[in-house]
Amino acid sequence: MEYKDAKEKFISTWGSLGSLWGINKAMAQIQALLFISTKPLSMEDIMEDLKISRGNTSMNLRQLMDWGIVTKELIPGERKEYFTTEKNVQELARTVAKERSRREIKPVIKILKEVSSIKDDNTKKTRELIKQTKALHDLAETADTMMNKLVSQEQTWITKSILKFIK
Amino acid sequence: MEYKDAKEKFISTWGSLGSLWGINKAMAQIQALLFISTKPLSMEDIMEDLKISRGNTSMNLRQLMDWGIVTKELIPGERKEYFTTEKNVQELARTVAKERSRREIKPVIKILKEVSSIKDDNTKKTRELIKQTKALHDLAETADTMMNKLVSQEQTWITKSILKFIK
DNA sequence: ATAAACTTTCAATTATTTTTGAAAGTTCAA
DNA sequence: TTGAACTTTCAAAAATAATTGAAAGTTTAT
Repeated sequence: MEYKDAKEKFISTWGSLGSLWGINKAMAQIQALLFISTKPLSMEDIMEDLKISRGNTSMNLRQLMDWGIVTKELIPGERKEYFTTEKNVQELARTVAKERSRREIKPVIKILKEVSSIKDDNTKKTRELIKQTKALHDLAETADTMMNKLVSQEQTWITKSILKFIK
Repeated sequence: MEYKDAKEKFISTWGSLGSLWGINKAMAQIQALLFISTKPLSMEDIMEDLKISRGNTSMNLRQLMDWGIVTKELIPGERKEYFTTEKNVQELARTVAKERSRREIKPVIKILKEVSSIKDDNTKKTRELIKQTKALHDLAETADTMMNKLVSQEQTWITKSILKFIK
């Protein structure tokens, strides 16, 4: 496999993976492209490489910046804006995990809390609803806490050694 | 909040969450409905409760069975088929984690492996592609292994105590 | 073998999401 | 200021995904 094929394969795989965890194809592809680029890219560069429109590029770049995984790079003397993504995978994982937690997991936990806190009227179905949503709530909370601890920078020696051990 | 509202809130939240992690709304809602039901439900029951068509119900039930989180329950003397979902959240999490690993994560890991294994022609861009996809590969593998270990039934005393400690 | 009871399939429709492209907006050098 | 260089916005179009419903398929009791 040559560079060009490998690059295309990586970008398209990353793209379809993206749609699977909540961001759209173009957004994931832009990130992928930046991730393997040796230098910052302009909107023009990105549009051309991925063959997507200017509007699409602009909107998705903004979203990537909202996620905090792409930043503007101002090149002295250049009018155009250039973009780069976080190159360190650990840091990338950290950011993505935090954002997903904030955007998706935490709100769900909140709703599970609400639902599982309704007044128990002692009917069988209310009991079941409370019991099951409470169980989901606890699971979601544990998973969320764990993910954040494992990925966070302020790891204690304990989580660090766990990480080493477990893999 | 009364039972009816709580139930609706739970089902619709679970539904929209579903589309976010790769299964469609109806599928997630059916699972949610079964999850809080006190007894097995027939296709008729589900269609009526969620106001979805027979075809839709049938197809999504089959998918849930493919995932291994819903099973047919044959009630003696009854012609109709009845359905239940796994009620234990731990077991549910285990199944979902295994399926996601198999369907999504493993294939991506394989492609990352391929891409990161292209011949190094000593150009800067090939070097970067290899370096970055290799880093992603390692991260994905660690995450996959870890998830499966944490969730698996055959936990060693180590992962068990880690779990206790970390939450 | 038949027919009632039930489930599955799938082409067509409907709903949702993504993408485009051109107009409007911004910034900056002269 | 003006206008060239660039970015953003957003209504419309295109692409994709989900849903319907009725016909075809299956199972079972008689």
